[in-house]
Amino acid sequence: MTVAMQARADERLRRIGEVADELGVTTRTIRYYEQLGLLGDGDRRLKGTHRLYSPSDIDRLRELIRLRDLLGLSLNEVTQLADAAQVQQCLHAQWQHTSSNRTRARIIRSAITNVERQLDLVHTRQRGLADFEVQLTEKLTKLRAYLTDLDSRPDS
Amino acid sequence: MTVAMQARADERLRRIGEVADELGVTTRTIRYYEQLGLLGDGDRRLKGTHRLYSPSDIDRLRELIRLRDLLGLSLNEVTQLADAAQVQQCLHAQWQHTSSNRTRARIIRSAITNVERQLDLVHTRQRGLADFEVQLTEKLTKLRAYLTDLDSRPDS
DNA sequence: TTGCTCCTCACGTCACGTGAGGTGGC
DNA sequence: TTGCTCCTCACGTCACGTGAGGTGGC
Repeated sequence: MTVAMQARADERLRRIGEVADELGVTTRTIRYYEQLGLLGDGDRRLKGTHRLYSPSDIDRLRELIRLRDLLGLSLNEVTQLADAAQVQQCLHAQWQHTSSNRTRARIIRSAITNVERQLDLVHTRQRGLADFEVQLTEKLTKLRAYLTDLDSRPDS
Repeated sequence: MTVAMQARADERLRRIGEVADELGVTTRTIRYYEQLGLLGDGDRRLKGTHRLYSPSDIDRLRELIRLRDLLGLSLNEVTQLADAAQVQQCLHAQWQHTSSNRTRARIIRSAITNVERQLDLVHTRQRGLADFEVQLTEKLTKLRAYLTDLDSRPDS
């Protein structure tokens, strides 16, 4: 009960500007993703009224933005790799009543495959960055040595 | 002399398609960068003739693409951070006759600043990827545990 | 009531993608 | 000569940026 209270404690719905600031994007980006259908349901909202985001909506958005930013994927690729909204449902509250165990197992298995692919991409990027880091460090060493060499000589 | 020979051995000029393949981009990208003035001199080439790239041209291009790809910079930011062509000149052949020691030292110092900034950005990215990796790994563990739990229950 | 943030078009921009039609080198 | 890759426009696309003009909540 106390845990449930804590969980509820931040279930407050946030407005688009607050969300955008937290995630480091603009409101335009969030609206664009909704337009592409990446955010599930803007359907329930009445046209003209404010968009409101739950913590799980924000988690979802953060995932999309990380896939785009850190892995450099196109929004099309992001769509392929991001968890379907179903997975969130499966892991949260009322999954017991929505489908069979077999169906849930299938959903979870595909989610696992997706996360494994994401991890592969993360590792590939990490190798790329490590290579780049080595090259930059070597370059820095060379430049510093060269500078020392220059300073030790008389002006030309 | 032998070292010089080895260095010369791959001084062969390459065509745009070959370069594009090696760097994992399209020819369009390379032409676009030239158009923006990121590649120094397309001036010497006669209009309509083939573009040719030296190994140091290719190194320069690889740097630009890494800055864009791995660090997610805009081409404008890339321009700010990429080494000026002068730096290559300074480090290579005939720098002795082009400018004073003082001038060369100034150029090298600014190059060092640039590389240090690049390294900072690399480290920031690495932290971001490490965080992402942790989250993905935790998620994977949860999903697998959940799946085991599901499999151990009778079908609903 | 006064700001503030939100809303919906809608045109602009950045970084290329993608043909269209034609020319040069092994 | 035959392919192949290259060339130059130039319009299209993706992922937003950027106002223009207007409405809703503390």
